[in-house]
Amino acid sequence: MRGAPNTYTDSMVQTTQPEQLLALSELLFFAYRDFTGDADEVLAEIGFGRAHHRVVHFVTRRPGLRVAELLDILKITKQSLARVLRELIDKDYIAQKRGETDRRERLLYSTSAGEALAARLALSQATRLSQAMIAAGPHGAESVAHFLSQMVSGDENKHFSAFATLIRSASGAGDETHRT
Amino acid sequence: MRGAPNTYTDSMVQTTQPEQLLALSELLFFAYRDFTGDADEVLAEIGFGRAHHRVVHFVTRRPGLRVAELLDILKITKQSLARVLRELIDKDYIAQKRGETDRRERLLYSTSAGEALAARLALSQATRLSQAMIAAGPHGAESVAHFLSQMVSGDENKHFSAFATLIRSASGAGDETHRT
DNA sequence: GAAAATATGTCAACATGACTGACATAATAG
DNA sequence: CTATTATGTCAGTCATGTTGACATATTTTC
Repeated sequence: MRGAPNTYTDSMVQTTQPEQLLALSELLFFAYRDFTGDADEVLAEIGFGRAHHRVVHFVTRRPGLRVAELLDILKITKQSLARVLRELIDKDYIAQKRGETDRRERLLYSTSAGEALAARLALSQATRLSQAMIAAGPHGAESVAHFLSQMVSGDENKHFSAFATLIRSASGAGDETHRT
Repeated sequence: MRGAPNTYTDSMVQTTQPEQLLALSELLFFAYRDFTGDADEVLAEIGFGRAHHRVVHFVTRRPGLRVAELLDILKITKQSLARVLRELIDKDYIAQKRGETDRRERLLYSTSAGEALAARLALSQATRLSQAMIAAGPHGAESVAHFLSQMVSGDENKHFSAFATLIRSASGAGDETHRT
């Protein structure tokens, strides 16, 4: 990696200097702290926590999600999820439907209340996020997407390689709004 | 903002589309989940938690930190910090010195064990972080730093405007390694 | 068709890291 | 001298994570 040929490697090695990595670690901590803080304010009003947010978010975004898949996304145990999921079902934010092909599965769907909550939580974070993307600069959106994708372990980031391209097509050249 | 002049605004507005913001939120979640996961493995070996990591990190990075400042960085309460800090002091990872001008203050310093632990934890995350910065591309490092800085609330991000410039000078043009 | 594997749910017990509110001590500031 | 500040500590609580065991329904496999 040190004696690599004359690509753009030279300049990049310097971004990995210890001092800069430490500063980046802190930035990531602060960014995440404040990002989640936006939603925490809303959650506090209705007596929910971050765990509820995550579940409502992912179920709303992936209707019909299986419990096992949700566990894998959140990387928590069944029991941890159970309490939160039960509460969300009891309070009618999330509904379960038996799988049609495999009736053991309980597919998860957001109710309209769940969707409304997810939207409200997303909105609380939208300003910060979109303003930060603007600050990243014109090509920055793509870089940020790539950076974050690469921070994700293993195969999961494959879900996002497409996304980075999406960001590129949207922010890349001018005006083609209809590319989603 | 919509009718803004012919700067780079047009392309950027599109990066703030709802679908993309939601995808970015998820990326941030996954990225942070896996980033902290690297350190969690090390912490588990020695029976510490994330709270210990944060304290050791910030004290090592800011020697002589006051307790009040640490509380403000972590955005937790005195009592939450107390347990973790006490354990770190008892186990000799962190030492306290009375302030010289104001003897009420207990300034925090890492011992050599604390510095070693901080370094080991940082190392566990370094590969992921530096590899992701490389993936961000040559100009990407700067964009990522700007993005993260802007994600931070209020005045705290001012500490990092200088950092973004640092990143730029390191990754910007070619070979000047000695710029730290 | 019986047995094994799978998807889910649930119980008990526990750890970590956050919270509030109250109070104590020492030192500085007015 | 009094008020304020910086810190520490006590008691109690809550949210969210853990492990391990076990139950139920269903699908898959032999």
